[in-house]
Amino acid sequence: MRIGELARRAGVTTRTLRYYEARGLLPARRGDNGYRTYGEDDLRLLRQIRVLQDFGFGLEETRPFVECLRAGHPAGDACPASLAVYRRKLTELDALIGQLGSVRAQVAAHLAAAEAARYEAPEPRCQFGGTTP
Amino acid sequence: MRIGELARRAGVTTRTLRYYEARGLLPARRGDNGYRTYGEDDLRLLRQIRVLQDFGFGLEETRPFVECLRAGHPAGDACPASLAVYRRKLTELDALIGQLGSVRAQVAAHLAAAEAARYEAPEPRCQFGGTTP
DNA sequence: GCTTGCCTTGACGCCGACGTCAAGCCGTAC
DNA sequence: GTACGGCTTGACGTCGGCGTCAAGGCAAGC
Repeated sequence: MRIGELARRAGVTTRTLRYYEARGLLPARRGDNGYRTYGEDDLRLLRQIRVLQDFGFGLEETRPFVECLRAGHPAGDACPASLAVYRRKLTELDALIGQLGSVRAQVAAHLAAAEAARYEAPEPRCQFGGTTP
Repeated sequence: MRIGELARRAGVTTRTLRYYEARGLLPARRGDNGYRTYGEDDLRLLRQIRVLQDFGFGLEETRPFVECLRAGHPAGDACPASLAVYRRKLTELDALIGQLGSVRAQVAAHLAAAEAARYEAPEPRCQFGGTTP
């Protein structure tokens, strides 16, 4: 399988595959003509990468999963290093969600206060930026 | 007040102030020697920008607030355009928090499944990437 | 031989909010 | 005079994950 077919089957671009190879994440064998050659297992590795990417994992964070698969394990998360990434990611997600929730609350409070101020002192009102709500 | 003093009082760098000016967000008057000159009101504008930046607002999203203050209003969110930004941001935050929560649940499920698999078939275990948990 | 399509490498572009360096001017203290 | 700190503009670097040319090689059909 050459790069174009793998890209189509995985739903990525050839540029993406070359990029992964440049990062050492998905190296390819080469045919006599210099063309990259991939196998079915490369498609599985690629799918693993894509799933994690869709979760928001950075490319480097997918590496343990890929190496785990390449080591012959049926799942990319069968290795301790992968589980460690999962756990770290959960911690990061919790922190991020907490921060965003805090920001959301503060923005909502600012909005409510600003609306209340406009209600209590309705005129003269600022006309800048659109019609009054 | 020159750029260095304003930067110190606002807790930003001079580079940041020059950047804001280049974006047309915080223009400065100039003295005879070409030095930028700022007033106390510029400090207030700058503080408004920083609060919103800390909330994760993009620079362009702070513009309505700044122009509202510059129009003479006591608060940057006294204008409809600012309130619109608040509301849009709340929507974005809700969407983002929802997505992150979904991702968090999926990662947690993957982790639990992987741990269960290791428990049910404890050997031979993959040794790659560290000690077993 | 010529087109067509797929492949190769190399290199620059993008987004945002600046950081960092370079070369040189302004003003004050010594 | 000269040393120093603060100021000026200009321009390139950062981070991630690619997109988008450009110039050219390889294989197949007509």
